[in-house]
Amino acid sequence: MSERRVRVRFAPSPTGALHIGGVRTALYNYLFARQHGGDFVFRIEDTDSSRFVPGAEEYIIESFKWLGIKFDEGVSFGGEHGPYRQSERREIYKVYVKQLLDAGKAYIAFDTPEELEAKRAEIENFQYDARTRGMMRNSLTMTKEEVDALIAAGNQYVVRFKIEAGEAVHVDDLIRGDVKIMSDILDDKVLYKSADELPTYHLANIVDDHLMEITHVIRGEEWLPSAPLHVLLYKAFGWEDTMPRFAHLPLLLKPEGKGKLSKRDGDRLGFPVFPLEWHDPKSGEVSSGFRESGYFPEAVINFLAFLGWNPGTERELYSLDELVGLFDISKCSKAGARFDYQKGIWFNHEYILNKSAEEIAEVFAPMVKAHGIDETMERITQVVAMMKDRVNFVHELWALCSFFFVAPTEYDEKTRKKRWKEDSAAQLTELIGVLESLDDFSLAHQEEVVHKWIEDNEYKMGNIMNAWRLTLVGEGKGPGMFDISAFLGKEETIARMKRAIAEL
RNA sequence: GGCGAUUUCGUCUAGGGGUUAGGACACAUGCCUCUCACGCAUGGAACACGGGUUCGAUUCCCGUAGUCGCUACCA
Repeated sequence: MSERRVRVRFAPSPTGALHIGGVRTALYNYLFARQHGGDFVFRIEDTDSSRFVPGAEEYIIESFKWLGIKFDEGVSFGGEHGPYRQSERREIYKVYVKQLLDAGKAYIAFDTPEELEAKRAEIENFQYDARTRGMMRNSLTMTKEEVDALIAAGNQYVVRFKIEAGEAVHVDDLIRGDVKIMSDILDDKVLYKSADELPTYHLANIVDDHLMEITHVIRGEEWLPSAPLHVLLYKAFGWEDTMPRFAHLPLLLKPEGKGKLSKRDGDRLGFPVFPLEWHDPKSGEVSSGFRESGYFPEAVINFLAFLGWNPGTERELYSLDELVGLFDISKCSKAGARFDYQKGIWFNHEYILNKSAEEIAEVFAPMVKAHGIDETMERITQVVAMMKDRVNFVHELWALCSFFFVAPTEYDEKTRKKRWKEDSAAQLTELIGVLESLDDFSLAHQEEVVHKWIEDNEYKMGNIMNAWRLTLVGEGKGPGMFDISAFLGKEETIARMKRAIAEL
C-alpha cells in the first residue's frame, strides 16, 4: 500500500467563482503531489445540476493557469482515469449503487422532500437513521413487490446508505490525528437520486477517488464531519486497503468579526477574494480578482501558502518551486486563519522589490500608453527603476510618477505655501541661467554645478530644491531633484521652471 | 440543541515541562534626507479561564468558556 504512487485531486463544483480558500486547498494539494513525485488530478463535481453555473469551469481552469498551479490530468488536461466530470460518469455510479443495494448496505426510499419536511416539523431533531427508518416509506419497510410496483409506476426515489448504530468510526487525519465518532449520530445519507440519475457528493466522491486511485484527500475542514461517513462507505465497498489518507485543512476566516471569509468582506474592506475577476452570469454582478487588482501570481501563492502553514524558518519569501521542497502537511495549523489581506499587500510589495525594473516596466508600459503617453520602453524603464520600490502595486505607479511624462498644469496649494518663498522666483530664475549654460545635462554634472552654485551664493539647499521641485513636479513628492531634471532633459526642465515662475 | 474540530501579541505564526516566550504584518517613534516614499533602527503588544499531574506548566491531562464547521434528495 505504501508503494502506491501518490495521487491527489482538487474537485470543485462549478457553481461560481473559485473562492480563495479553495485556491489554498488546491495549492496545498499541488505542493503535496509535487513533493512526492505524484499526480494532481482536476475533477469537476457537478452532481447538483440545479447549481450549475455556465463559465465557472473555464474560470477555475484559467485561475490555476494564471497562478501557475498545474494539473497532470483531469477536465481539459486529459488522462486515463476519465471522464473527469461527474455528470459524465452516471453509468459508473449506477453500477456501484447497485452493488451496495445488492449487498444490503443501502436501501431505496420513497419519502418525498415534503414528507421529510413534515417529519422534521413533527419530530424535533428528526434524523433519517437506524432509529427512524423503520417508520418511513422505504424498501426496508415494504415488500419487494411494493417497491418494484412503485418504481414501475414512475415514482421517484433515492438510495440511502444504511448506517448501523453502535460503531466507533475512526478517521486518521494527517493534520488532526485520530478523530473518533460514533456511527449513531450519522444519518442514512442519500447516495443517489433517481430524479436526475445522479449520485450525491458522498457516493460520487468515494467512487471517483477509488477509481482514480487517489491516495490522499486534502480538503477543507467543512468535510471533517462527513469524513466518518466516507470511511464507512469505503468499508461498505470493501476498499479499506486503498482508502486514501485524509487531511482536513482549517478554514479562512473574515479579517474582522465573526465567521468564515466571504465575498462581502472583500467588497466591504476593499480586497479581492477571487483569483480572477468574476462576472456572475445570473446576477450580472462583477467581483474583483487578485489578477485585476494588480497582484503578482507568485505573491498570491506565497501569501496563501503562509496562511495556515509555515516552514518553521524566519524567511517568508519563497517561490512555488521552493515551497514544494519545504511543504509539510503535518505542520499545517489546526485552527482557522483570519484572512490578513494587509499581509497580502506586503507580499506583493516584496515581489515588486525583488523584480527588475525591466519586468515591472513590462507591466507598467501599457498603463502609460493608456494615458495617451507615447514613450520609449527605455524611458519608462528609467522611471520604473526610480519609483518601483515605493509602491505595493504596479498600477499605483502612475499616480506617483505621471509628472515624468506630463508637465504639471497646477501647483499644489499646500506645497506652494510651505515651499515657495519670497525669493524663490528670483533664485530659480538664476538657476535657469545656470542650467542653460550646461552642455552636459547628466545627473552627476548637474549635481556638481548646482551644488557649487548654491554654496557660492550661500543659498539654503532645502529652499532651492523644494521650490525647484514644485516647478517640475507640481507638488512636494518624488525622487531626487537631479533624477527628475536629468530625465526631463534641459529643454523640458527649463520650460517647466519658466512656466511655474510665471504662475507662482 | 446535538456532534466534531480548535484556542500563543490586534492579525499570521515559531516554540515547548525550567526561555528576557522568537519572527512577520499592522501601529508608534527615531534615523536617513532637497520633498514624498522606500529602507533601516527602536518600541508597545500574547500563552482564554479553572482544576489537576509535577520540585516546577504557557507546554501534559480533565473540565469550562469562546471560536469555527457540520447537522439537505448542496458541495
